[in-house]
Amino acid sequence: MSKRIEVAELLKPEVYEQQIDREITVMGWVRAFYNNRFIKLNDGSGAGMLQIVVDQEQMDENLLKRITFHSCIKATGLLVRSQGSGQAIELQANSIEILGDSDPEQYVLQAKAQSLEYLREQAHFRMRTNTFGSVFRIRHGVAYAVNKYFNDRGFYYMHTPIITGSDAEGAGEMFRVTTLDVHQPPRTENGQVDWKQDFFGKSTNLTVSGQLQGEIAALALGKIYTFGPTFRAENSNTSRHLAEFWMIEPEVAFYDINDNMALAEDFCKCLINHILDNYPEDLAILDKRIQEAEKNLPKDQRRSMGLLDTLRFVVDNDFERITYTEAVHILRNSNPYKKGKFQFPVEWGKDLQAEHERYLVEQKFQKPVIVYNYPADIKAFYMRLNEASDEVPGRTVAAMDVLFPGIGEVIGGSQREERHATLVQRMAEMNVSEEELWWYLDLRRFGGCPHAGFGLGFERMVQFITGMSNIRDVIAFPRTPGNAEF
RNA sequence: GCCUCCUUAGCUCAGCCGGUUAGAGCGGCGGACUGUUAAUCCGUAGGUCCAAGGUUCAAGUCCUUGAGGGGGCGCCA
Repeated sequence: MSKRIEVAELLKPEVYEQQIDREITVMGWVRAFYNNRFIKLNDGSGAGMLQIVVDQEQMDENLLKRITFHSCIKATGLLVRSQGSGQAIELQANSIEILGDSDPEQYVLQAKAQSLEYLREQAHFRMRTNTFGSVFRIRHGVAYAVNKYFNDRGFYYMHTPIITGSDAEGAGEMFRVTTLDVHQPPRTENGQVDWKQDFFGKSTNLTVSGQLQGEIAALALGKIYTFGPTFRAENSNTSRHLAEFWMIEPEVAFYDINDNMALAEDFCKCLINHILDNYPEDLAILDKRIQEAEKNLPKDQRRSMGLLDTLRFVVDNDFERITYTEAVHILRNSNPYKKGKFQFPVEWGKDLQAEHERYLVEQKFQKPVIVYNYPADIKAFYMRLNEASDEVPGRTVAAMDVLFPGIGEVIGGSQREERHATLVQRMAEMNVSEEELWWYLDLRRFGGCPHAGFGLGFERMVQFITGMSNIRDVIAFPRTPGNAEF
């Protein structure tokens, strides 16, 4: 197997120029077999295909019949310049070996466009398609860029726990982790389940956020980030939610809300730039797919820009930054508001709804928007309380949301409340247990400092970059309410 | 959790106001084809109309319930 050359490598001019007229071996999956003569081979190393030319008369007829859609083959032969116009080079096969048959009468994928919904049910095969191959190569690229971005800027990667003992994080419903017998759990005297007898001696859950532990690290190592799986047991049935997703959470000491916003914007742009620079072929495949899908849509539902233009636009323009109070003002003076087009009310103190965010991002500013300084009553206990101001009708916290076209909230973050007394008061207001978060409060008692951070939904970013409309199509094995197949 | 739409051949869908033997394209299979690029051409097979119950002389079509899926909303990332 060691003699094998990867297709992506071979398709580079500087590589194939060295290999012309030499014998090489490739392995991969057959994407097409035309005219009993031309095989299109892809081995997943990139989006590109190698054309393999077969001499019908020199090949066993039974072998040729086994060269079917997505069968896996090994081909050895001479690399030559292609006579056809669609490719620069091709392999003249001397020998072909079938590594894995694929009976077309039984195989569920076909050499034609199949719906994303159907492919989702065939998740064990869908990565072999152009679209999903590109999506998952880009997903890798984004993950790499995340680590590179932070490493290059002196951030340390922290691994925060997957199993957590606190349920005070307030980010949503949690999945319970237990080794107790669900049919016969031990009970206390008053009939409650006795969690003291559980594995950890207490009730535990899968994490909904690494932020609180991230703050511990930031108050020691200065600049840190987490990047790991996150679990939310919300019964969310949308194209933007998963029960298991990956989240990136930087946390930085000595940052205020403005530093936080600047970091968020720069980070988003760097991720997108990395993909624009390194995955042009995969982006082109996805761009083409979107354009073809949109041909079937009425004109008013089509995107105004192609995928590549959208990405470049985000990278080339500053994100709009507006306070929540300004957002409410803009919305109240907007046409849809005046015409009664909004379903939900717009008034100071109420959270912005998806329709309002969409208006700001897609109509008013037509680029990513950061909304900050939200009312304190609709945000989490750990967000830093702002000084009162005459221009603002109520208490606000230094929270921010980064809103992207098409997918809405990509980032939520805040400057954290570092003042012990204020935090204790906020926790009391919001019924958060001081006892359980004793260590979190300790951070404010001993060597505390101003700090800030945010959470970025990894799949949402991949969704934006790939242009996939359903988040289930940017994670290999999506977990959603009622579905944990594969 | 709420609203809404969908479920007919391997896939994507059509099937009118309930009426005889349920259609198409693609895919599969058989054949032709030595420069194809989602190849092309000829031929051919393929159906428990999601499930259960109901209305009716008659149900793919109407009603009820259930299952699976899509879209939207809420919750959020």
